[in-house]
Amino acid sequence: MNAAPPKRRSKKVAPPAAEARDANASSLPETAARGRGDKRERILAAAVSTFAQHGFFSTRVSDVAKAAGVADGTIYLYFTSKEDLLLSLFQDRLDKLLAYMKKELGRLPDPKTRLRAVIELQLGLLENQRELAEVITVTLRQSSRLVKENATPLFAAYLDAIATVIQEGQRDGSFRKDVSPFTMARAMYGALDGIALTWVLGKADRGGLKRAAAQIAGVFLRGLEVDPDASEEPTAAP
Amino acid sequence: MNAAPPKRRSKKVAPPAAEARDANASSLPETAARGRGDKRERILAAAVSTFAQHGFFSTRVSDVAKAAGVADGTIYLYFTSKEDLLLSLFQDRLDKLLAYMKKELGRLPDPKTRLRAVIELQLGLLENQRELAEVITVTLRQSSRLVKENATPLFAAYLDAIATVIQEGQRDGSFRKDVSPFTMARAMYGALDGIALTWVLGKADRGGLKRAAAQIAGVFLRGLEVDPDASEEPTAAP
DNA sequence: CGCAACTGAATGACGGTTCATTCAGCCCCC
DNA sequence: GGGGGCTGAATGAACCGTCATTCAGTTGCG
Repeated sequence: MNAAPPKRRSKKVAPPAAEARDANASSLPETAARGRGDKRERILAAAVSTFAQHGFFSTRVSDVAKAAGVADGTIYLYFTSKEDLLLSLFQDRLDKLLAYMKKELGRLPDPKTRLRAVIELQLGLLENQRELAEVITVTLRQSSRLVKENATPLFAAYLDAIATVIQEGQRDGSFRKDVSPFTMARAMYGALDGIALTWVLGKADRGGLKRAAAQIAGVFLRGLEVDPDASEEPTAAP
Repeated sequence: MNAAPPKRRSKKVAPPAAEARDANASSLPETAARGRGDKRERILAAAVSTFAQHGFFSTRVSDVAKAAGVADGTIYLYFTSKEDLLLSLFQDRLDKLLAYMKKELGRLPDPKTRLRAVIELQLGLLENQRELAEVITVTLRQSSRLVKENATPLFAAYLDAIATVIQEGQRDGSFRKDVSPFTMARAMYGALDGIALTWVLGKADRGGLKRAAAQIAGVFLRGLEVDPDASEEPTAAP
């Protein structure tokens, strides 16, 4: 056990105040205060990139510091530990992603269109924020129990957003009703993630990724269609 | 460069001779050599379990040693390093899995049946050898470049086996031809893996997993059906 | 000045790897 | 057949490099 006294997880964009009592929760300075305040953000940005490149464990705190252009110690002014850095990264980015996603989906009234949008969004995530995507999936799988526990709900929220799209499609008759929206959401995420994994591992150019996503969307959408004539799903009946 | 230092070269049956794992990936030593020779296997077994439970980095070599019931140093008689242990694990298990899979699939002449079998096999892998499955995906995502490079081909072989099933289905007209077998193979793997991820992360009982897999099989199989009326390539038209 | 932000060398723990030592089995000569 | 000597697998405590984290100091703004 590495004696890691469960301190409070730092939050906010609070100015250097180590512990980060998330006391004054009044406003979100956002990207404001460039002059000084962008230090936290710089560190986070450096962290996504470095973690994605080398993995959490192989990344030295000093690597992140260097990439962010700050001193090692500075990181500890904003985050209580390396683990906290990862967790904060997670929280920060997923919050933003989710907000964006919900806003975007709100504009599309048709479930099928939305599902395609989800796939494209996910594709965009993989392409443009591949680093974040990598950190997310990797982290969820192998980091400490603490991280896993804190990160899971955030990730789940993302999946739920996808599930909601499917659920609505089922309600209005766009999609077959004999599958669980949550299951399908996870499967879709996994499928796209699987493609990305191969992409990350080796060859596969961007074009390939895009084409792959289109094919997957095609298969999923057809697979989800309501089948008017077919009897019922052979959903395995033990 | 921590290339395996050319240690001694004792041939023997399989007695300790550190030696980096090398290619003799043909014969299946089986569970033979019981008396003494099961030490390597004991270590490997302990490693899967321990790595899966704590992840590669958080696992101490001494943990594996303890789980295997051997001394720390003994591990270095069979493997050149912790990393080599992981790699050997990979090779050993994937070889066996692949062999088994090919044999099983050979018995089923119908592509659709085979595809279902693949899903079930994968499901079985996740259920009964979840530890192995966890190690595989986690490893592929975050370990060192060295491991990644060596492990990737093995994993690719597994995916290719799946792809072959789809490909054959396309040839004999069971599946639509406008999707890449490889892409679909990866997507299928990913989908099932995504389900497993959720399962690992939290709730979801076994029954749930089985049901989920059945639903996914249903959606994929329908999604892959040849669409008699549909034109040809709805696969995104640039 | 005085305080806050920041720095980066020093610290200490942790854990992979090594290697001197043990000892069970085997060989061979008497 | 027996025991002295040899072999090498197995052991596990110690070694040593590698970081995460700390903190005494520096900087610079008010």
